[in-house]
Amino acid sequence: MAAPPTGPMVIRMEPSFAAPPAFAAVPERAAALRPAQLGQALRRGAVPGDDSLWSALAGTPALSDAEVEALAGIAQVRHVAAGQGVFSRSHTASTLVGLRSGEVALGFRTADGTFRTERIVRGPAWLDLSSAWLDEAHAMDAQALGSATVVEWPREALQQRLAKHPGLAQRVIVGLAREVQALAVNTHELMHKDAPARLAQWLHQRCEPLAGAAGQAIVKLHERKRDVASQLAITPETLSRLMRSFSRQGVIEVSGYNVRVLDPVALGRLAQA
Amino acid sequence: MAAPPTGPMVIRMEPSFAAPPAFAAVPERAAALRPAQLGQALRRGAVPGDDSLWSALAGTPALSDAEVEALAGIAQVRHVAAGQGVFSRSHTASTLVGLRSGEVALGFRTADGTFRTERIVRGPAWLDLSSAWLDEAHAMDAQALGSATVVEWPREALQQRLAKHPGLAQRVIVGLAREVQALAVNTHELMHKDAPARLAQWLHQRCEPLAGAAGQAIVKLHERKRDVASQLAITPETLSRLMRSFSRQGVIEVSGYNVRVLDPVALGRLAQA
DNA sequence: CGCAACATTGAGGGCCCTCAAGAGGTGTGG
DNA sequence: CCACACCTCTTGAGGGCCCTCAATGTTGCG
Repeated sequence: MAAPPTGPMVIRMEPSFAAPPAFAAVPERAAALRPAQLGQALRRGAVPGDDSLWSALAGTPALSDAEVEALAGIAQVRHVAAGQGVFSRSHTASTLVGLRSGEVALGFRTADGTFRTERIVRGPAWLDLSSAWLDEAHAMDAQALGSATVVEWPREALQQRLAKHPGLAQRVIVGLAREVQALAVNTHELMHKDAPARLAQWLHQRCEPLAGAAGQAIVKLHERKRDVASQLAITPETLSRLMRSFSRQGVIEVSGYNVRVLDPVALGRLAQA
Repeated sequence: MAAPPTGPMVIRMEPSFAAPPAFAAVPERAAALRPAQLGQALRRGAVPGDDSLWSALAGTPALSDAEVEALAGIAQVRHVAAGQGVFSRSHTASTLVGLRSGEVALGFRTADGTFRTERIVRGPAWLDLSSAWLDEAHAMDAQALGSATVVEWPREALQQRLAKHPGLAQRVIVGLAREVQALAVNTHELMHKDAPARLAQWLHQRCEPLAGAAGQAIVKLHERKRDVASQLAITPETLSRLMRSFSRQGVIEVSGYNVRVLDPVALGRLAQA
């Protein structure tokens, strides 16, 4: 069924409707964050791959052996089960937090227990590189979507290591600078782009070129559509309507959690306004 | 005239209507940025107060003499006339840019020559602490509102100095971390707060306690109201209507560019939603 | 005084949210 | 195996928020 539906009648998804990803096993009403457990399951020591975060996030040159050693000596690795909290904005940040593997939602736990996702992070990536330097609470709540492996570096100890290894300080600076730029772009788009443009931009950014159809691309949604909507600061209903609107225009073709981009150029134009 | 107007009739400002600040002398259609001039008017050398930026922005402990020396050796001071561009987002950032004194608008110069202000910075403060680390173009355009003094540190040279003075690297890190936190808060408010809440928050943040009237406070607008609106991502018309709405509720009292906050607690409540 | 820029106010409308209903899928217990 | 609960996604109806456009009043300046 290549043609997008055109009428207002009930739309029936094709039989190959993709099953919802694993997040279905993580209901939103997952157990609330229990801070007392945060410190458990800690273990210390050099772990292979400890430098992947720093290399992946702060540029191409690999860390020197001495730098790896300095980091490994103070790294604390934590495994977080699906649905569990990683950190809470009600607790003072004393460590830099990285995500080695897994998916974590950054957002805000509301009074009624639900979680408002603002951003979803897939490892390896930083989760909170900034709060610890200010002796403030974490800026957001973080909740694991699937099983996740988290690495933390105590700020006090890291600060001493940075003094001896300027290359590491440089990585921290570059990582923070990247974050500033990303947030600035985000702010700009929220201020000046409407919902269709933000969605088009979001889709355009995660286009993966599709072999076999020149110019076309595919976007796989690794999260619930309501979480996509949440990241774009729109409601799930609006997201659904926009997807249908783009489909009617022949720009994309939606099939469950797969979005096929038929006309990337038009999608780019939609992202402009 | 203490009571706010209540009817829909034409409102007449009291005679003591404050004259618009100096920005009136800087028309929005000021001369476009001429990049060739950016490098002019540079001079080098140690300048008294060079460390004020670093001290003001990155914490209480004053810089050591050695640190001041390291910074002064590479600092480039520039004086920018009112209405002139400070940097442009079409040029690669090679320096960290600080504002020692004056006011600078950060935003985007649009195709039609107008300037969309997203943030207004009053020195001493950083103007762009992040772009140079990524070898990217500046994230925004910057335009001086009044006469401004700008200090720049070339990234290459600074990076070498940071390696020898870990305390300076720490300052850069803290400065960037502050910026990340501020931007995160900003993003959150844009996503989840409506226009009245954002305005209330904005006013609440810049309350200056008012002697003589316990609990009350005053907010002086140092910029055109249209620039205030721009920072809040609303139109000047909406800002005007909201000001009147708050006045009708008895929360504030507007007199030209002076806003008197009659009920800070209520203003805080308005900022919550 | 005429002109330019800013602020204010009103009328109208578009965008997007809220609320509600229904379809389809999955896991669970009888 | 089926009923049931529960979740997600979709679609429609209605409405509120805020933008756009236009007109008016005020202030400062040549």
